[in-house]
Amino acid sequence: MPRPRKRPAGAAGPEKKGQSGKRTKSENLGEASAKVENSSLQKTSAFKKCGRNLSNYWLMKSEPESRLEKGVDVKFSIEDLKAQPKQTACWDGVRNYQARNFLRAMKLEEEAFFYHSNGKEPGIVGLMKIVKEAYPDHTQFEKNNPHYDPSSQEDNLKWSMVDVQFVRMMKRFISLAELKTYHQSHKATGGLLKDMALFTHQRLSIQPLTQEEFDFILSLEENEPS
DNA sequence: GCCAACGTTGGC
DNA sequence: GCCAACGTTGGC
Repeated sequence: MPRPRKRPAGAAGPEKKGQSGKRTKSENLGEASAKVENSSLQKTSAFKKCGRNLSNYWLMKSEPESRLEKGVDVKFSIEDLKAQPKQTACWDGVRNYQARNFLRAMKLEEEAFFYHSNGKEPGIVGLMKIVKEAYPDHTQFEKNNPHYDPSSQEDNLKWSMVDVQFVRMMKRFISLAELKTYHQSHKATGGLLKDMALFTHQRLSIQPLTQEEFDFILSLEENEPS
């Protein structure tokens, strides 16, 4: 699998082909196991507050630098999103069950941080919002796509994607290093980022944030870079 | 169902 | 490019 990040970190793009990513491949497990994973996830403290009736916030990873996966470039940066028609793209290529389940939980107008991963400067670069809820990821059927999944059947689709629209750039880049500093001190003090999924579920390309985590990160925009 | 081998993610 | 972390695969 690839990794997409819009891939999951990676991503692909929207109408085009490529993109995305997000990781991929996986599949293997069936839905049953996906459900198990999901439920165990929700029991962890990091995900506790993401109850279904609350408004949720998200962090979605994508790779801003070119990288070939099966000969296809999986790069998808926030600049690439801005360049799309209506600044909207489909987030295809996610091939990890936990990440997929979060995609399926996304609701219209919910906001997500756009995170640049696997590059020189990992961190949060902007904000986007969900403009189309989960629907089948077409790349699972495309034989030449790096995220092609021959085990997905038309009558029982494995992979989903959502459409996202650019909202704005962060007022300043919020680096992974800075977030990590807060995460570590908050673990000791019981601060707001102590359970942030970026650190507690490090490889998850689509992750939920609590309102408190989201607001705290937004408040960092007003500070001097640390 | 266990678990070793293997593959991927993604920071550094 | 290295490699730690962790998810997946597949034999048994």
